[in-house]
Order: sequence, then structure tokens, then C-alpha cells
Amino acid sequence: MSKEPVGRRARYRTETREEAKAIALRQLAEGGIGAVSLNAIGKEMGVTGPALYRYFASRDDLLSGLIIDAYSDLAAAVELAARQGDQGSPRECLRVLAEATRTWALAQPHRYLLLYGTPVPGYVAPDDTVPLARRVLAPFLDALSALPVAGAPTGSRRSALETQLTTWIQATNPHTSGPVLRHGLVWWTRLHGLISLEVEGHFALMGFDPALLYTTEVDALLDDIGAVIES
Amino acid sequence: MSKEPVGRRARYRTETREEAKAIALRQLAEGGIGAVSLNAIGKEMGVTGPALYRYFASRDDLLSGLIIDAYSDLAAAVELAARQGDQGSPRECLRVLAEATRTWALAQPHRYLLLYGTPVPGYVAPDDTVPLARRVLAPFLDALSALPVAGAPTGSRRSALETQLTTWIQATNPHTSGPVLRHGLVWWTRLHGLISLEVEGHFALMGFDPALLYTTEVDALLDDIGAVIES
DNA sequence: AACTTTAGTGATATAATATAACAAATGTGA
DNA sequence: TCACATTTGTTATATTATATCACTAAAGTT
Repeated sequence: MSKEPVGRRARYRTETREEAKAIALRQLAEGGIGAVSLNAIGKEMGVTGPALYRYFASRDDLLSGLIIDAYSDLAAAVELAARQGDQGSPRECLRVLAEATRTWALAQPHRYLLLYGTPVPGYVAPDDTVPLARRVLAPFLDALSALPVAGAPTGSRRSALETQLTTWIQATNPHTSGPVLRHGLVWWTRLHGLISLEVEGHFALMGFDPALLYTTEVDALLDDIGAVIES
Repeated sequence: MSKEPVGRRARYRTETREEAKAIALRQLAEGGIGAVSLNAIGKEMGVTGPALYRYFASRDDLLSGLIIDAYSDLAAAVELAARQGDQGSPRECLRVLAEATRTWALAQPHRYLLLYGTPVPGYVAPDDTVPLARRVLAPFLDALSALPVAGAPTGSRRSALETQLTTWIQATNPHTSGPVLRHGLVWWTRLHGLISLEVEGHFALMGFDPALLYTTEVDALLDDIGAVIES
């Protein structure tokens, strides 16, 4: 049929890379990041351990692949939620975004922790992850932009922070305002606090429904925006 | 002098345990949790690796020791801050508590992550840690109890959550009210969200002062309490 | 002085990352 | 088709880790 721009060899190459990453993902889900082992992956693929070093420069390289995939996957999930939530009001959209984030994290806790948990010792994230991290946050910023949050910030600290954010964002993304970015930051940190503690099991044996705490905090976040408009 | 209730041997035993933990703590600070190695500790102590298995049943046992110590240390730091902040108003005390928590975490990031970060694969926390985790939160609950936050909760979700917390807390600590516990939870999750992201380096290259974001969020937390009183 | 407990050693099993040397399969040009 | 180069795999090896075991030496006890 059509002449393939990428040779068969290159395709096999990416295929085995994907297969290895899929197994690594299962190991991650079953035993945490420490259970991800090139040797074990090789054994499962019917191949010796060192053979995989043709496909991954090191174990960290493999982890980088997992991280990039997880970022892309989470970003896709959030973007999908944004498209679905766009039907309703911006506030409703934010609710949907927050829910989608928690749902994704609970469905695959280890992957969430791979992104936002304790960094792997000695591991340095490649530069590719920066735009991906931005992609996850972007739908939140878009929804916040659709709200009248830009008006008169209250509190000197709040405005000082927004000034810092404004001067920084102008270099990379001038179409995002400081106040919106500040709200995005707050959403990120609060949701992450809730999700990470839940995913790590710190809410276990505490006799309350984490989902209820989550939605209550989302309410509070939406209230915060409301308070700003009123002032 | 006085006959020692605990024999000299037992003292030596705890001493070497402490020495090993001290080295482990340094390894933790230098290279993260993966750098903590019984063999390396033994080498540094002038002893072979297996010798340390007389003092620690396993590597996880050593980590448990580190975790318990870290909890105690953090609890002590928070309690000290509470004693100092008790001079001022409860609101000022909460500010001091929040500041002390962040300061402690930034001074020893790896220890904070040891407590609240990604759980070590295969590691299960011993039961000793539950009361210690409570001890860290207790000063916050005390300061919140001194505020008039118990009055009429607004929002159905909020009150439903407080009902859950009330019925749960009555079994273990009946002198803490549901509303206070809810506020304590919120303080915990929000501060943890900020501290963990900062400690993990997610705020790097983002052109703002994390301390400013932190204090701004503390302001918001105090405002939340105010909003409840007004209603 | 005899006995028991404790603390250390070296040897060993197992498994991990990673490199190097070498062999085989695969694809490409003349 | 055949020679060559590339890619992919192997085995062997270095290094390091956790952990167990058998054995020895030391310290404390009766």
C-alpha cells in the first residue's frame, strides 16, 4: 500500500518500547516505583535484561517515558472533561474538571504519584515534561478566564502575588492574566493536597468520605472566586 | 552511682541503633530514600552489613524508626510553635503554626516526604505512627477550638461532612467537635498541598515566591473561618 | 568457673543496574 | 544475488544491594 515514511525496523523498535512500557506500568501499579525493573520486564518479554538497554538508555530513561505518557494521559482526560463541561457554566466546568482530575488519580494512584509524588532519587525530569505539566493546568486556566475573576483583587499579599505572576507569565504566555494564574495555582495546590493525601492512604481509618471532603473544598474554591467578584 | 534500670548492654544497643539512624538520616538528606542502605551504614560504622541486622529486622524496620523520629520531631516543632503563639490571638497562633510547619519541612525536605510523600513500596506503617500523626495535628485543632467556629455551618455538604466527622471522633476523642475537626482537615490538606509541591520542586522556574503564596493561602484559611462566624 | 546471651564475622543466595565483547538476524547497496 | 553495515540479541562480568546462615568471640550472669 502506501510507502511507510518510517521503516519497519523503526516501527518494531517503538513497538517493543511500548510493550516494555506497558509491562512497566503494570509493575508500577502492582508494586510501586521500586518494582519497576528492566530485568523483570525483559524476562516477561522473553528476552534477557541487557537487551532492553538497546531501547532504554537507563532505568531513568524508562521512567521518563512513563512520566511523559502519564502526563499526556492525564492532560487528555482533563481536556476531555473540559469539552464535556463546556456545555454548562464556567463554574460547572470547573467542577467537572476537578472531578475528572480526582477520578483519574484514584483510578491509577501510582501514576498520579509518579507525576506529583516524591521525586525519584537521582532522577531529573526531562524538559519535555514542562509543557505537559502546563497542558494539564491549561483547561483550569481557560475555565477561570471565562469567569469575572480579574476584577480588583483584595488584600495586599494577594495583589503582590498576582504582580509576580503577571510579570512572569508575560514572557511565555501573555494571554493569561495574573489573577487567573493565581486562582489556577490555588486550585492546583488545594486539589493536589486532597488527592495526594487520599491516594497515599492518609485518609484511611478517618471515618469520613473523601469524596465529600473533595466536593466541599471545590465549593469553597468556587466561593473564593465569588468573594472576589463581590468586592 | 545509681543502679541503672536498663543494663549497659541495652544502652549500647540503643546507642548503636541511634548512630545507625543518624547516618541513615544523613543518607536520606543527601540522596533520598533510595540512598539509605544498611550496607553503607555498616561500612561507615566500621562494621559489616549483616551485623546491623542484629539491630534492625529489615530495611523497612530502619525506615520505620526514621519515620517515628520524624513524626516526633515535627510534632515537637509544632508544639513549640503553639506555646510561642499562645501569647497572641488564636488567629495569630494559627499563623505561627502554619509557618512552623512549612519551615520544618523546608529545612528537611526528605523527612517531610518520608512522612507525607509517596509511601515506600511494600512498606506498611506501624501502628505507632497513628497517634504521632494525631499529635502533629493537635495544636491546630486546639487553636481552632479557641475560635468561635462551631456556630451554624453553611452549606449542606459542609454539614454532612461535619456529621460524619462528629460521629467518628466521638469514639476516640469526644472533646473535639466536628466543625473544628473539619477545619483542621482543611488546614491540613491545603498546607500539605502547598508544602509538598514546593518541597518536590514543582514551583521551581515559576517566577513567584512560594512563601508569598503560602501566607496568602493562610490568609484565605483565616478568612474562611471568619465567613463562618458571620453567617 | 561454667553457662548463656549478644554481637560480630564471612559465606552464600538472590536480584538489581549497567557495560562489554561477541554472535546472529536484518536490511541495503552494488 | 552477494557483500556490507546496522540493529538486535546473547553471555559474561563488575558492582551493589537485601537478607539468611553457620560459626566465633566477647560480654554478662549464676
